[in-house]
Amino acid sequence: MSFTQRTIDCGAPRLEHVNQQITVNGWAHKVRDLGGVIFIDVRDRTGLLQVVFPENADVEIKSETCLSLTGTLRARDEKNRNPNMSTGDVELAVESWEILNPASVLPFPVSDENEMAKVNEELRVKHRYVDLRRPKMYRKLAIRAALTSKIRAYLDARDFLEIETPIITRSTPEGARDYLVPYRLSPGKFYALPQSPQQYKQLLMVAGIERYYQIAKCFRDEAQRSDRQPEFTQLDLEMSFVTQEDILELISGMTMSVVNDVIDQFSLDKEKVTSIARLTYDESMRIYGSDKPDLRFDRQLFDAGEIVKDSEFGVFKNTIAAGNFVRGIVYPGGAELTRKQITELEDIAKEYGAKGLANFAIIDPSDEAEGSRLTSSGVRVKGGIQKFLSDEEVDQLLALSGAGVGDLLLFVADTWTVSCEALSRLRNEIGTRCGLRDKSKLAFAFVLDFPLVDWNEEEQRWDPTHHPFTSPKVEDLEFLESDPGRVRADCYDMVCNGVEMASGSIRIHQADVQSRIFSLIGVDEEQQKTRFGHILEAFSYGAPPHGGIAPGIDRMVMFLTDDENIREVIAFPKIGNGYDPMMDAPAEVDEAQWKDMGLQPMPKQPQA
RNA sequence: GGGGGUGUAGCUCAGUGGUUAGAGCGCCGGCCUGUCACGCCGGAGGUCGCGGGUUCAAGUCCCGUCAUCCUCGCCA
Repeated sequence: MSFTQRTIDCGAPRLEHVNQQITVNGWAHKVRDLGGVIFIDVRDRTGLLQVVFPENADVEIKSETCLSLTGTLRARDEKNRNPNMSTGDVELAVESWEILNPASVLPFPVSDENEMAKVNEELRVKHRYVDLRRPKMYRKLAIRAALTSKIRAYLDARDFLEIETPIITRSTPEGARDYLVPYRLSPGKFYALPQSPQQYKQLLMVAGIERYYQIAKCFRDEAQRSDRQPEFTQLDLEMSFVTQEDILELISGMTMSVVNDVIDQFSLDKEKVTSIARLTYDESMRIYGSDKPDLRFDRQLFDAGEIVKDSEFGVFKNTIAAGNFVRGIVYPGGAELTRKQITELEDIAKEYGAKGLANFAIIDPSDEAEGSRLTSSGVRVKGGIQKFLSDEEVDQLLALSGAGVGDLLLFVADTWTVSCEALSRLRNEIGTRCGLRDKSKLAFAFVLDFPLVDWNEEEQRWDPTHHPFTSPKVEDLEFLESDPGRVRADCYDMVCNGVEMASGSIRIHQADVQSRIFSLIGVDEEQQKTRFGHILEAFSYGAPPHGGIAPGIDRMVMFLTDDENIREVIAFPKIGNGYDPMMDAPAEVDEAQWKDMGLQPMPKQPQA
């Protein structure tokens, strides 16, 4: 079947096209039938155009019907122009039309953005092909496509090779649970889908590629979150003969270039990124309590240990005596908070392991409120723990924290880790409640010098912070056996607005260092051979020094589209526990198929 | 695996244990020649997620279960 093809896009016609004979193809966005005259807003991916049918025309067109319309473009009368449409000065006087395919009644109101914002997400994903017709969704996909296109152009111009690596490969001992693919020819054997192309990219460096990248799908069978999908996309990148500095400079230049280009191209309401801050892991934990601080606002933590180590307040004194920490943060304007609101903050702190949330407020000296007192230096403190603090302690805490009249000081007395986690969450909460985040800002930062290993309390062993091939800092190598927790790695994250965007490291290329790391993390020689034999052998044939990084593409798009849900920037996402309601996947397969694979589905065992 | 929210018409949502479960939008029918959230009149449409229970009576209360969203754990 042939049809009349478009001569112009729906979004294009202007007054200058008036009197031209044109044909548009698209969908009936809105139908307005006034009886004698029928208007339809016809939509294609470029925009909307109002078309008018001839008087008393016999038309039966429902929303989202696919159409081809031919006629003469004419100017609208002055009073009939629609300033809200880019094509609002003109309209198409239809002379002939074809219904290319009528649409059934729709599962949700596609043409009404206000309603669509509330529609159940499962339904949208189930009928994604309709959901994606919305201009808003098209724009997200376009922003994503522009981003990856610009990334490719940037890297291609710098002599990188884009190389594909296998999707069915072998299970390697990495962090997350693998998706497995049964191997038909040898029952009991499985391929695994890659959690990332980590080993392949290092092997490409051994192969002398020197500069590799790939916009790569990664697969991890782990619990879902609003910013995680079972399959997601990374810009995977690796370089040889480089230092950490080379990689940071490349990725910094690339990020600013491509992000700023996209901001321009789509006229996004975002400030250009002109620099990427750098701070060490230790600094980040000290100042913000997090390795992914939201630098859109500057509120910092303070360490009150020195001031309160001999305090009358037993909790503080005992915490310091036990070698732990008393740290805090100022809630600007928090003196006004009700008891209930403070309890909410305390609940957040408790959720992250704090035993409580000590606090006191600073109010106007002349306000003789109940539960307040005036210190000798003329500061009026109120509520919480004020009665346990000496005048001198109050003065010092104010000087240290920078708190003033109207503010609330919050303290967590606990281990370093708990104080970091609780206070960084409170910092984010303060940012939200006080409206401290500037929506137009993209606050990128590199966090450097991560520790090489973490102590795993549960398993009673050292685990790699990044992965087992991450290079320790040369100057810390001497502590590898004596004080592993002190060893820093050539390992770096890029964060943006409080979210981890990319993670990378310089890799180990010397066999002796690699073997010391394996000993440290409890991988014996037998395991080295069976689990890492292929890559260790590869490294024995003259592996170059190399390193890389892997920014998350989905998350980068989320920042540009202002989405908080990763599904919004993926054409066909999964919901729930990895379910795809559109394809109804995963699904059962024929008995013949699993028998062919040498598999036998087992009934779900009741949990003991 | 844990915690919290949600589940009622195609969609978004109301709905004191008590008559025949409602509204807006959408849909169907009629009217309508300048609309652009078109308007007016009429109509159809319900496994109140599912399964038990309490009660004279359950959308409403209780127990269980499923789905989904958020979240903690998890995600080197």
